[in-house]
Formats: sequence, structure tokens, C-alpha cells
Amino acid sequence: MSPRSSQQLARMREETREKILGTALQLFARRGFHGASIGEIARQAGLSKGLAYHYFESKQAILEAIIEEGFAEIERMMTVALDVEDPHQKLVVLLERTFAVTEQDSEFWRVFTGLILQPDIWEGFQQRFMKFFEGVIGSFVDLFASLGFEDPRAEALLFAATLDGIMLHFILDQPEYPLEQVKNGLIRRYPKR
Amino acid sequence: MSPRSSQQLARMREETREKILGTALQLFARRGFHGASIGEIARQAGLSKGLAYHYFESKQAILEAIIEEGFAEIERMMTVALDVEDPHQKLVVLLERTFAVTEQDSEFWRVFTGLILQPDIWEGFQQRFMKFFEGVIGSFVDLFASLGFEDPRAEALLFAATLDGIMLHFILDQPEYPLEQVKNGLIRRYPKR
DNA sequence: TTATTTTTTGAGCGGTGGGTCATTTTATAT
DNA sequence: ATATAAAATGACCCACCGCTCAAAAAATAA
Repeated sequence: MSPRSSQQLARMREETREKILGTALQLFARRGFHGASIGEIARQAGLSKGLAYHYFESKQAILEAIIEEGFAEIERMMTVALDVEDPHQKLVVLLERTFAVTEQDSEFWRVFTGLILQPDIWEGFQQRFMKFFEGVIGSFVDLFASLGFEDPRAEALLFAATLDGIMLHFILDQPEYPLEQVKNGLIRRYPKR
Repeated sequence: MSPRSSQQLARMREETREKILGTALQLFARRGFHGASIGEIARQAGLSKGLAYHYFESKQAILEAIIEEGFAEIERMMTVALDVEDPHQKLVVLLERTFAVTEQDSEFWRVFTGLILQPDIWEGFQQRFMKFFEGVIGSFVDLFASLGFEDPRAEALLFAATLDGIMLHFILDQPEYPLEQVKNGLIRRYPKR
């Protein structure tokens, strides 16, 4: 019969895959998608260009895998906030989680933000994420409605903008940015009623 | 003697220069700095690649000129807000101007935001703009101090993040983004005392 | 060992990138 | 007309791009 792939082999395969993705994330973050080359990614990951194409069928596919895994991680981190009952407590947990994700995956956010700013690349992703973003805004609206805001939609848009702005500033100012203080300032802005 | 450049010639030279810069801005916004080529810029601007290099010594120099002129325009738009005496009125004028600039120069902001997200390109600009940003934050701090906020620095950072977040969302959602409503919501957040 | 499969390499392909330059065209001054 | 200087061209250079592929190396099963 044929030599089967043992579990160990499968794990090594996974490791190589992650090595490529990790290195690609670094280089995309540093030079942007168009500015980073497969050759450089492979070299820095310690493998040949051909092998990178054995694992991924194109440069675009590498980017897609990065986005895929990044969002999987973020959704995993965020689901916790959904279970909280009390509205104010929910807001606090949501903020805690958002800031944790921002801090933990800052390289991913750098790539992702650069991505959505470039229509030619973003085009292929847009449709898939439209619902996600609308869902986030929707849950913000619900939250501010249950907190008793007069115009929950306006408040939700401002809130979302503030979060993304903080993320942007954190990415750019790292590690000087006073994330903790800003977080507390933001929580203070929405006191219990 | 030698044939001198008449005023008309100088004007034509300026027009060609602006044509190159405008087209480059469009393409940098669409594909990013690394993704847009001089050849494509020249073709779309209706001139030869060689001529582009007659006007600018490198691709980098084109980007620098874009940033230069963009910030000149923005500073021109913003100086108005400095003269206002009353703190609250100053905040309102500042917001009005910021949103006007956001709307007017959205393509520039797209390029600029993409730029600061890419360390390899941003490196050469960073030092020059550090002071500018610190100055902006500083004037925000003064403003919120004179408005009587307990922690003007925290408020200034939140305010700056909110503005940049709104700008980001506007760039991405254009033309659906309800900029006017968000602006009014933000003004409502800082009522007269 | 041998057969079989997967992993890995690196030379190579067609194409394009940023940038140069000898040359031509155009505009002006005399 | 003629001389002169600037504007404008496009062929060209070479390094590198994304990507392919035949072949080698390594791993495993029998």
C-alpha cells in the first residue's frame, strides 16, 4: 500500500504552514501586500520559493489565509462578550476584549487596515465582510438602545469610530500609546445609570 | 541670449506637474504606493514615462510632493480655527473644518493613512510629522483644559481617535457614510457649560 | 531492500518594475 | 531663418516579480 502520513508528519506540515503565514504577516505589515514578495517571505521563513507555492497556490491565497485565521481568532476572542446580560457590564466586557484583541493582534490589524484602504485588493474581500461589519454596528445599536440613549445609532457610529481610531493610534504609536488610560477614559464616558 | 521661459510656459509646466501628481494620487489611493507603477501613472496622465522623470526624480519624490501639497492644503484649511476665542465655539469651528477637510481630500487621506501603516515607506516621513501630530494633540489638550475637563489629556486622545476613526469610516463607506449626522452627534457630546 | 508518496529545491519563464538616456519635437528669442 | 533651451519621447537596462516544473531528497510502508 501507500506510505501514510503519520500524525507527526501532519503536525510538521501545519508548522510549516504557520511559519509561512507568520512571516508573510510580518512582511505584509512592514511593506504592504504589493511591496512584499514571495521570494522574500520564503527566504525569511527559511524555505524555498517553490515550497511556499506547494503550500499556497498564490500570493493572494496567502493573504486570504491570513485574513481567515485572523478573523477566526478575533471572533473567538469576542464571543465572550455576547453572553453578558447586564448592558453596562456588557459594554465594559466588550471594551476589555476589544482592547485585548487590539493589543494582541496589532500586526494583523496593521495588515487588515492597510488592506481595506486599497480598493484593488479589498474588492475580493468586501462582500464577505460587509455582513460582519453591519452585524457589529447592529449589536452596538442594540446595546446603546438598552442603555437608554436617545439616538442609539448615532452613538453606535461614534463608538465604532472611536474604537477604530484608538486601534489606529495604538498601531502607529506602539508601544508608547497609553492604551490602558484611554480605555479607562472611554469606560468613564459611559457611566452606569 | 537664450530663450527664456515665458509666464505661459511656466504655467504649462505647473499644469503638467499637477497632472502627474493628481493621477499619482488616484493610483496610489487605488493600489497603494508599491502597487502603482510610474508607467501606469504616466499613461493615465497622458504622457510618457520619461517625462514623469523629467518632473520628478523618483517615485518616492512624487509621493513626497503629494504629501507636501496635501498637508499645505490642510494647514491652510485649519488655520481658521485658531483665531476663534471662545473655547466652545473654537471646538465647533475645529470640527466643521476637520469634517470639511475629510470630505474634500478623502483621496489624500486614503493615501496618507495607507502610508503611515507601512513602516518601510513611512520611515522617511515620520520625523517630519512627529512634531505636527504632537502639536495637534497639544492644542486639543489646551482646548479641553479651557473647557474645564478634569483630565484634558485623556479627553484629547479620545477626541483625536474619534476624529481619525470617523475619517477612516468615511473613506471606506463613501458616499453612504452619514458624515453630517455623526458630526452633529459629536458636537452634541460637548455641550456649552 | 524496494516501491511509493510527500517534501523540498532551485533553475527558469514571461513579464514588469523603477530608472536612464540619446534623440526628437516644440517653443521662444534674436 | 536660425540658434538655443526646454519639453517630450520611447527604446533600453537590469533586477526582480509571481509562478511553474522537472528532478532530488526525505520519509514511510511493505
